[in-house]
Amino acid sequence: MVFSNYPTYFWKNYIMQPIEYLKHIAFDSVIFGFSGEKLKILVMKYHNTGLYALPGGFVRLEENINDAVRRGLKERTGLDNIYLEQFYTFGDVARFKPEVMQTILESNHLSLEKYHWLLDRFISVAYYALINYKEVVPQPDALSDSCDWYDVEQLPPLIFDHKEVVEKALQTLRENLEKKLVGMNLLPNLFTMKELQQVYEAILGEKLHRGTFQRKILSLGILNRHEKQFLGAANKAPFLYSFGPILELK
Amino acid sequence: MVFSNYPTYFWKNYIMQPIEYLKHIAFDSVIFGFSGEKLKILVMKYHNTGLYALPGGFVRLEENINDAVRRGLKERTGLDNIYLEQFYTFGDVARFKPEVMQTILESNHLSLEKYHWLLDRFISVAYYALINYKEVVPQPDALSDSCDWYDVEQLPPLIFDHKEVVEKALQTLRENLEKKLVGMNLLPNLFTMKELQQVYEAILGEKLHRGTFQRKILSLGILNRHEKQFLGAANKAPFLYSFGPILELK
DNA sequence: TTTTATTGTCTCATTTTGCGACAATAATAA
DNA sequence: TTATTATTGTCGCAAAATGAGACAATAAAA
Repeated sequence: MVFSNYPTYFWKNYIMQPIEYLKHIAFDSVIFGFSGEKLKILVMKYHNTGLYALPGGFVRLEENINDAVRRGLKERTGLDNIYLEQFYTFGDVARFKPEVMQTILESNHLSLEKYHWLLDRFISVAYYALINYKEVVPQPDALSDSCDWYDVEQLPPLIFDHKEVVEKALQTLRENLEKKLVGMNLLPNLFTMKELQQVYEAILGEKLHRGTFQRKILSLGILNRHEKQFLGAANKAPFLYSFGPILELK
Repeated sequence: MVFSNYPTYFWKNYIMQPIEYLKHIAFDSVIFGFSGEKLKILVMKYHNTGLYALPGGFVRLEENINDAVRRGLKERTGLDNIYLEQFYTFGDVARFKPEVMQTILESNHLSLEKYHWLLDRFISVAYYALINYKEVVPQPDALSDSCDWYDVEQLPPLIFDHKEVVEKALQTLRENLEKKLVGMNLLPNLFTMKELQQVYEAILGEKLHRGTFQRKILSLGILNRHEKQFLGAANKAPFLYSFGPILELK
């Protein structure tokens, strides 16, 4: 979990605003992108600690949790209207390690007394998001050096139970892939059949037969076929597709 | 949401134990049973109010949420080792209606001041459970007149967003039915193929072809076939089955 | 003994899936 | 200009899965 940098006034005036967020409740988001045939997620690195964590935050007193997560995504990615799905709430006592949070606070020269509420137990409502890798320049928050893409197969060690959170996100994404046809949220507006197949292969972790994949996807009737473009490869040019009702691009 | 009747000392000594539960966090459980070819759930009715709600409760300060839910299930059903699955966390601000909670408190002659924390916003982590209808005598809690089975198609009006909670539980159960072969948790140890098919039909809300269903289920290789028993019907006696590795019953 | 309702299983037609083949084609090499 | 090469779109066929009816077996009731 990572602190929101939005209400900075709160960090300075805790005493004046003792209950700006709901206590004991956090959210974490597993933000998936796709690049170079690999599935990636955004991971933040805290100042001076070598600690890595999922992007996340807290819920304001009069804010829907879904809105809090969208607020966090906007801060990290700059995007609105992201495909987002809640997949699990992690509520074990043991998931929270106060000594880790203490390290983070101390590394940022924040008073343990003022921020004592952060050392209490938290439950975390976890979401995954699917975004177009190319549209995003990840933004770190006030406590972090970086917010960067990592291959899901090669993650750095993550704090708390965040490794488990990522695994459950991946598992849910796999289960929802066929059911909700969610793959196209990871691609630009226009994409080739091969790119779409690569997304599916990256998520499922297995190779798919080209002809069968194409037949299955096209039979769903949710892709619009556009004019071919010559993409500079030494072969027949593929069609480009877009997702959903016909979308005119000029 | 319904109060746990377990730590009654707390209700009497709130001032002494001001933070017995995590604030703002509740759980609700949709407890499914199967009887008379219908899918049913447990619903509680509050004293003197005509208000109906799902069984639920709060999480103790050092208690895993999953354990809190199991504690609640034990209180309502007397059963341990129940099949249980978390399916969503409801976190909208608007879901909580303080005036409803106030009505419930007043009807039980509980001080609004002492129990003011119950009038604050709550998020709810929701679970569904599958149990064998015949094994259970539902138990109301301290604030309720009854805890009874209701046909999912004919529920009384429920407080808060509990109607939506039930619908999402049903939707998740349907999605998990084929994936997790969960149907048999609703039946006794020994059951006939017809009973199992009726469970599937009740959950999916549609009729299934008898031969196809039987072939599919048997091909999974997870049922043990036992000796036929003469069940008193005017026809060929069906086999009895049990679920899982071979279980000897005498 | 006959009738009736339900069960277990089978067959057959239809649909879906897995997998290879082949012509089309865009850049590159000759 | 022409041949080569890699990839694409599509087709065909075999195998597997599915939907739906048919029929003998059988336990109780008529």
